[in-house]
Amino acid sequence: MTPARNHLVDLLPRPERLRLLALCEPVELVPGTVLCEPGNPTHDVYFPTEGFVSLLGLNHDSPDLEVGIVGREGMLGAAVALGVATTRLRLLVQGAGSAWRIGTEVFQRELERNAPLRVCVNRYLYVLMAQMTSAGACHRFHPIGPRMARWMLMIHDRARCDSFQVTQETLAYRLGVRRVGITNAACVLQRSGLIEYRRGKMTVRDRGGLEAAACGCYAADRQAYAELL
Amino acid sequence: MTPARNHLVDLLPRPERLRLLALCEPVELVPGTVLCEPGNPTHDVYFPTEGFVSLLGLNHDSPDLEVGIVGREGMLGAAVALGVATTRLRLLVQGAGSAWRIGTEVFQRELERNAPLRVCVNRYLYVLMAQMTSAGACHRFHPIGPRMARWMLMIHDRARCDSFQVTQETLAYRLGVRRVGITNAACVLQRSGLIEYRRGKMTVRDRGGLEAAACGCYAADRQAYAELL
DNA sequence: TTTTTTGTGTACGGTAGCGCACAGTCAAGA
DNA sequence: TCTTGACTGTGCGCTACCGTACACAAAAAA
Repeated sequence: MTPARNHLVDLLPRPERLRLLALCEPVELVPGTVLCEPGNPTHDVYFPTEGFVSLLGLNHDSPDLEVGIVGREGMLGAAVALGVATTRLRLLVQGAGSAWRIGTEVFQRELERNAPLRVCVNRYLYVLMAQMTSAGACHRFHPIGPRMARWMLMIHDRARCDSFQVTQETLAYRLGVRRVGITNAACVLQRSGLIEYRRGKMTVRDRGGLEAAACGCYAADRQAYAELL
Repeated sequence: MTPARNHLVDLLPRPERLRLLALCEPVELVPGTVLCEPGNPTHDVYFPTEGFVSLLGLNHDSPDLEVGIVGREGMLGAAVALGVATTRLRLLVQGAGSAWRIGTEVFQRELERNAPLRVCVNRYLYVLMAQMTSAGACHRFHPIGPRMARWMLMIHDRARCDSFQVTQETLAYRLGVRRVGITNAACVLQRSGLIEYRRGKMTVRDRGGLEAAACGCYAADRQAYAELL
């Protein structure tokens, strides 16, 4: 297995990369851990190297909704680069893994000195914004099936194998639908041989088929990322 | 009538404000004009002083959806501050008015020298992100009535009087619903005495009542803005 | 004035997803 | 081994919204 790395960090030229990593410490990402609660100050910035974290938009008069997923292709706490040290999202570790952690103030100071890092973080912020807008329309208009396919693909990209732990219940929460809606969609996907699942473990069987089943938002997100990073 | 001004620009200290405005030229915002098409390079950045502009997220497999509204409280082309000179949104002038315009490259150079401007733009970017996430959940979960009330309030904030031109048809487009859905919601709001409308002209009659009828997203957006700017 | 265009009100069947309730099934721990 | 808890499948009535179609009224144009 190749060593765990973060794509954003890898984009930096070697000296800047080493400087940044010297300021970081490795941490474990344990599923179920909340890295940050909405309204609280952001203490740390994370560059995941493995596993993935859900960005949950909380709302008093509607169910919580997943507005983004971050894995080794991105970072947590990008808003710090905008000079805002609080967040409106709950950061919930969803898939086990590891990350580089760096304190907010240290990161901000480094950001001032490290121009390539600035470019990188800014572009990632832009990609994140693009993802959020497309997710908005996606949740509004697309049926559960394609949205579930999209979600599976996003996790598959970030996980390092074809299987991952997730129950229909939690998936329903993320997509803002009933568990029953997921059960139905999952049945269809399984019968078509695209996925397989069994008591909390889902496996991607036919990635190409899943891509065809997913709504266009998946491809759009990939493209936005590819164009900029 | 007080002279038309832009709130972001007003936040700058006097010398920086004057420096920025010296680089800008005043332009008219004519309803129906498209300031930018998705995918195209951003030629100019705008600071509206009057009127308002819709940010439309286009999507090949779903109707277009309004993901934000910008008036004199904000700016168009904030992504330029992230070093990205293209946009994924259509910018459509919706309410007549005026704006300060500045070329993208000039703006970028000024941004490097003008620290208060940088702070301002970054914070606005953050507010915009917060708005987009809340809009996502809003479109997904909230019924048409409260969403329409929210929309009316957002326009009311940005317009300088209680009336504005908008047909049920275009409003339906913005909210991503049928025109009939708007007709029904509008009937209810009118019967309750909150608004009045007649062939393309809508008037806010009871702002407090509208605020009560709107979903929580409106208050949340206001709060995010107030906290940061 | 008459005609045309534009905006609004109403009706009707169709459907995706909702809330709720309950049954079946696998897995882990006692 | 048996029990318990977690996970998945199914059924049923309900509601909000959809697509479509058409009638009517006000404003604008002829």
